[in-house]
Amino acid sequence: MRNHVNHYKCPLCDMTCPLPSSLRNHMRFRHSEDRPFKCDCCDYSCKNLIDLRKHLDTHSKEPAYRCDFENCSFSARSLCSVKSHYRKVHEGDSEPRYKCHVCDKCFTRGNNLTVHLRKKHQFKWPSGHPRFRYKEHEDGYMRLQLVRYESVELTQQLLRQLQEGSDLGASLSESSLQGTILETVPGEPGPQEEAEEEEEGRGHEATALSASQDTPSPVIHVVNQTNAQGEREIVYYVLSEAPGEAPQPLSPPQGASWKSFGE
DNA sequence: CAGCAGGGGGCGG
DNA sequence: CGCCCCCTGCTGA
Repeated sequence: MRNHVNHYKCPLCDMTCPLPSSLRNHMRFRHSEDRPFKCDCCDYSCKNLIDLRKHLDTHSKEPAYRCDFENCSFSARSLCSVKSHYRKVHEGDSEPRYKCHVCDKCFTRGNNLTVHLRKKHQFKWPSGHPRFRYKEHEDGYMRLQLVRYESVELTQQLLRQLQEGSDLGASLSESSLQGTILETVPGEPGPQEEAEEEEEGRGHEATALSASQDTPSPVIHVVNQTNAQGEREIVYYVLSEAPGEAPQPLSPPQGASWKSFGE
């Protein structure tokens, strides 16, 4: 289990990725409105051929995918329906595996856990990341992947370059794009425990979780705060070490190099 | 209302 | 391709 280091950062959002090609992909999908692939049967359009094919399947009367388990006649119009059928019916895989890391409640599907995290625990998406990611832990449960992100200086530098160049490609030189993305927090809680009851009205409380063993480790702060409406709100802050700069222990200059999850 | 699941779309890897 | 999003309908408390 080691940290990923994503060297390429999108100048328009907080996304980072390991390869220039993935960055190009990201730019096309996330920051372009072009939808060159159009459906003949309806006004659907999308950004790549795979998605168009997937969509076309939904127009077909006959289910295009069938379960290949012996004597099983299940079929569906989408591959993922068949796969989930297979897992559930033929592999007896129906125990809820998505576990809330805050209250230990379990869910059968990631998106239902997502709803839970947002409604019950006021989680928010980080900018540039349209969804939560879940990561399988050693106990077999999927939990929210706690991550992220870049230093603010880096983002500002990139935006400057963008203004000057206005040529995206040119500003994406490797040396100018250095970011770190964290993987999950170590010292992961065991199966039970860690549900440490937090009280209402606790103002600010920061729990520092250092990140990894063998790499210079950024620090994640989990802040449980109360917002303007008096609701509790959980925000993750990450201090990432800028290249060449010694990783700092817990005290950000003045919040300058901190990035938050909210929007 | 909460929880769950089917279906279909978005997009990172 | 696989994971996760949203929308939606069903079910049971």
